[in-house]
Amino acid sequence: MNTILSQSPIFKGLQPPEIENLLVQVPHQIRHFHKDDLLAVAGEEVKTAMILLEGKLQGEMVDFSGNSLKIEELIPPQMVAAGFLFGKKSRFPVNLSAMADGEMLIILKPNFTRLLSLDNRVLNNFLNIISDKAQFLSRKISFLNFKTIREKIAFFLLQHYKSGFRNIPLKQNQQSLAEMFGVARPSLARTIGELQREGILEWRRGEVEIKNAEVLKSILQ
Amino acid sequence: MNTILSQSPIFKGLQPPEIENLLVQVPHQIRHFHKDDLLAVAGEEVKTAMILLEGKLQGEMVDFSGNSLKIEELIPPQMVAAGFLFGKKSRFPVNLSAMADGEMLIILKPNFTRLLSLDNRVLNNFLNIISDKAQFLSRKISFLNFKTIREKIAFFLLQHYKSGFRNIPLKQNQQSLAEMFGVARPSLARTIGELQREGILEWRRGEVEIKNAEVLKSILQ
DNA sequence: TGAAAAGTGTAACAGCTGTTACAATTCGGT
DNA sequence: ACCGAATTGTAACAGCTGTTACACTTTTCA
Repeated sequence: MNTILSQSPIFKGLQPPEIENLLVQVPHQIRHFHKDDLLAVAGEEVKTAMILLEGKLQGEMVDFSGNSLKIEELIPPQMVAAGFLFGKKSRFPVNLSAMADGEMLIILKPNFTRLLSLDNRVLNNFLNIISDKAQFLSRKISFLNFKTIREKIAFFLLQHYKSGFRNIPLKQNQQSLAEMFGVARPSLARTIGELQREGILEWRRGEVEIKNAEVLKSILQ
Repeated sequence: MNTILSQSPIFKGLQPPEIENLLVQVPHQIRHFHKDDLLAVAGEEVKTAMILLEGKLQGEMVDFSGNSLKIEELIPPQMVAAGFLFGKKSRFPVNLSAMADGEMLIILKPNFTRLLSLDNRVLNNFLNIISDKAQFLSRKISFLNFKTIREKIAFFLLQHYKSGFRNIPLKQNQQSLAEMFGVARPSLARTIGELQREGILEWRRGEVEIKNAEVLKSILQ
């Protein structure tokens, strides 16, 4: 476990023995979960720090009408709900569910606070993590603010295109992407179809080939 | 100044003499600004912690097409861009501009880090501030995810209605509200007109009277 | 007080998206 | 290799929003 944890952002810069030494001083436990388990409901109080050790989680916002917007997918060894452990109302902003079997390390809030005070590097890491979180949410807002589906697709693809590869691997299916974009699945498929007919890209299962990056860029103006 | 600062979230729980004592140990300075000054551009690096002492700021996201989305308005003695001081890419997520003359206390990042280590209460306050920030952004996402303008208006008004007052004071004009909602001004006005004709509310300059809260609530289902 | 600026109400139209439904294709497990 | 499930493609239609333009009202400030 400590080898996983040493790669975790919260323990960045610490050697496994150092991590072990810290964890001895801080009560903690392991929580196992299974695929499709609902680990937390939006609005529920966040009482523990959680570090994902194995498996895959997703956070999803569901509004009153039942529309769901997938905010993020979490993979080990990320912290879960890091930005929501402190603050006036420390409540889950999303429904947290498991996409695969796994386990996580959980530390009660007061114990976690103690952990932060035990090692300055951990504290600094935590500051960085919640800041990254805020930045992530902020980028999310700016992304969701794109008016059209064309713009969202263009932005999404160009983000991954920078590296110069014409082919962009897709880790998610259209349904999942549509949820991340906050749009309906058939609407996404329609726009993809249009972009293909215009010769801008070719969307296959599992990957997209950018055939005309210039036109794609021009969508974002 | 220290009396203002003692009401600031970052110095919560500290007496003015204690604050003074801390500030003596931490280099800082005052930055004055005028109405409509552009204090920071989105993408610019955040190099200092900023505490607003006087005046009013706004943070606005502007996308490639020039659409702007007002994220928040800041009043003293709040911290500015608190969630963006640390993290991998500490960059402004918004254009920061002054809505009124004012001044702020600025502390260079390394000095601010030192301040955090000097007093545990300040550190704890800061953790709470960025967590609140993350929660704010998260609520913003969930708000922007409402599909229709009707829903946004309903949610916005019901937030302020809880206290039982039928009349809700409006601190912003329609243009400003439309920017917060991420919609066009005439579209907002149109929907307001519809809601009025349906007898649900009466929208006057500076205030809204809720005439039928039940129907308003039913919009959010 | 009067003129300019800011704010608000309204309309018509085009464009985009959600919804629903179904067909076609591909995938996964046996 | 087969079958059921999951994924993707497509269509028609209704509904909502953005755009643009202009009239009207209120506020601001000289």
